[in-house]
Amino acid sequence: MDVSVKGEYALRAVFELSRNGDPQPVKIAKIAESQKIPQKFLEMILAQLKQGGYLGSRRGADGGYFLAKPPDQITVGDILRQIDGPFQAPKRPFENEPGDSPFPEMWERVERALSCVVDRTTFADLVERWRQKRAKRVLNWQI
Amino acid sequence: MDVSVKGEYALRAVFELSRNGDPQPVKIAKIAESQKIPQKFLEMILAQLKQGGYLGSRRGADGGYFLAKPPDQITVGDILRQIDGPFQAPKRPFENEPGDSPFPEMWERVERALSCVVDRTTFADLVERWRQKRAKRVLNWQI
DNA sequence: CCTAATCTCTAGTAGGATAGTAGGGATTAG
DNA sequence: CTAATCCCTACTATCCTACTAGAGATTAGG
Repeated sequence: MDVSVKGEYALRAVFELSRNGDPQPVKIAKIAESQKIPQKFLEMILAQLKQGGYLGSRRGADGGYFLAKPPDQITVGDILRQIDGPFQAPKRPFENEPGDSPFPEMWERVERALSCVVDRTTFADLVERWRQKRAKRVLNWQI
Repeated sequence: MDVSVKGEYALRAVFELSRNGDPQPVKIAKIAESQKIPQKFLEMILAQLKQGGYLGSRRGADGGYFLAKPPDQITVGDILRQIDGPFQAPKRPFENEPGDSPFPEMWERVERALSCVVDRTTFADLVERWRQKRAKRVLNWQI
């Protein structure tokens, strides 16, 4: 699947915003620090996510970024596509195939399989799983 | 998923060898021409597939490449991994995660979903489907 | 043995993408 | 008014991809 570092940063940023759940804007600097992302790089990523309609922002003192939708309406696939573009599409020097190649059909299957995971996993799901895993850890810790 | 052109060439080359089914070696030049692959590039690819144990070769006059296993024992995943490396593994600057990140688990799901397609699709399957599609076309042609 | 046809091996390379950095301008809370 | 923040444009080093070049090793057939 080979997702870019930029894509992964984007996921982590949105996760961070989904996790705290505040309607309060969160500063870039804070996201950058808590997720270990170079701040200037993160600025570009967040801007891109905003113009995709996933985030909103406020400038000035006490400004920051916030989710533009509830986290159960943003999927991992949304974010990855917004940042890295469509999963397959560009550069196919093979569209001049004889028309009876078995590969296009297979690539469709691959894409469907991928979609079943990334387009069905919302950030609400991720936060949920994260909380459960955390609760478990704490439990083991007490024993 | 984003497979490289090199990977796609490899798939097409192995498909070509699976299709004719000859135990006779096929010349690089012929594969290159019938699949529209730059010959010198294809040479590197085939060598790589050979050293992965998927192809065999014979040099000299009347030499060429041939399958080292029956086509129902070579999968699309085998070839892609041999050419492009593992699907996810390299460069993860994030292994220093807090240990309670929800992403590693999700990437595993993605990989499993991907595997369900590429590791279960053999070149025998591809040839089969190709033949069926072809038969259909001929039928329509006659009507 | 000789020769022509092939595979094999080592280098190199142009162009684009990735992962950033730099510096200032626009906006807003207090 | 000022300090804190987001916003915007440009730049860059490094790596990767998709090749190309050229010569060496091996084999079939005569």
